[in-house]
Amino acid sequence: MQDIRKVKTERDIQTALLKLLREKTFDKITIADICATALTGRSTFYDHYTDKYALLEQMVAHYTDLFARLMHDRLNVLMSESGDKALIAFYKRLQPQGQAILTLLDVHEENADLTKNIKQELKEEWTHYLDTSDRPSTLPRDFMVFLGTDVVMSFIRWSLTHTVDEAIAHFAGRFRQAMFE
Amino acid sequence: MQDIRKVKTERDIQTALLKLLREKTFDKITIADICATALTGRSTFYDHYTDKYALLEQMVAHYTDLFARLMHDRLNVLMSESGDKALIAFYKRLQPQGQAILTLLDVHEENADLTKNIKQELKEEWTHYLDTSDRPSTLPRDFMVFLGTDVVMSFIRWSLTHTVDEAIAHFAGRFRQAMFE
DNA sequence: AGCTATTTGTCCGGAAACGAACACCTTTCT
DNA sequence: AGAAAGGTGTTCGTTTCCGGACAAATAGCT
Repeated sequence: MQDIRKVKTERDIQTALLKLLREKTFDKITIADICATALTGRSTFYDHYTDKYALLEQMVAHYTDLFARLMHDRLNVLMSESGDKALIAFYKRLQPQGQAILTLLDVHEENADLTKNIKQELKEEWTHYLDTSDRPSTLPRDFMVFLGTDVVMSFIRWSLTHTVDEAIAHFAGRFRQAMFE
Repeated sequence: MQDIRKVKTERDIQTALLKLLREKTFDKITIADICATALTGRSTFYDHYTDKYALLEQMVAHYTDLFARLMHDRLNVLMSESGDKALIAFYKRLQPQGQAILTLLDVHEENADLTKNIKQELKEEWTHYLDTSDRPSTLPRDFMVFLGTDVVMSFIRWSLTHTVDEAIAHFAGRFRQAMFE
């Protein structure tokens, strides 16, 4: 059995960092800042993380993993012809973490770049999808991968700041189809 | 110097109770419930409060006191002829605590009844105001006290669930004037 | 460049929170 | 009514977190 305090302090520290990231940039944030808003002692921070970069890296890794798992779970459905509802379901799953993801998407550090990570996941997925698809396109494959990931990225950002309705989901489906015509 | 943990734990426990009060009634809430949502050990609860009633009583007492102080601070301005802006300022001060106050207004326990407490404060204030006012009314004083407190109570609830704009504040002023005609 | 203030990372003794176990009481089921 | 389940309140040994102090590194100032 594991002590709740560990869970709680890490949650508090992570929440604190996210809050601070909405106020200032990562490099302007000090450990003392984090601990003050997390209501934890500064020495406690070092009991859990080696430095603020390690903290950020762990968080970005966590959300990268979350996104990847969520995407792979539903991928077959998402890429199908009638994937409108699946797309909505996908965003529903992302929604609760939405605020955290959105703030982290704007942070770009050496080993902690959620945008970069998600794009990488999307790129691999598009590549694999195009390679196995039985619907060839006249456009260069690399171009379609490039465009596809950026468009999906755009959809994600929009969906998390606003909400996904039927119309948006339907348009996403239409767009995917349009890429093969 | 005092340990942050005390502050933090009590904050977490109180926030947890408020959250639970939005889901179920006070009597259905167990200590274990509170500790589970507060992420604290059950024994820790008893380090701070003798039982859940003591917790609620302390919280109600706190918000009663907050309201009373806020009211007395601005009373002279609030009761003046041009108190529209003062009224808005008053609600601005109440706003941050709004969610907590609103949930506690619906809880009615023996020694923990925020609605009752605030009404008492308002009653005393109206009584004192009417006794010292140089503008006599033909209506019975007790009736005016009764009506006045209920109307203010209504304004408070409405303002905290919605927002106070110029129109509402102005209407409140008009109403106060109407009571003397 | 030199001086000061701030931040970082580490250490430690003491305080607070922890889980687990306990007896006791109330509620629910049968 | 009697058994089972769940909530209360208390205790205690252990773990985690805390504040404070520290040297070293970094940033900001003049």
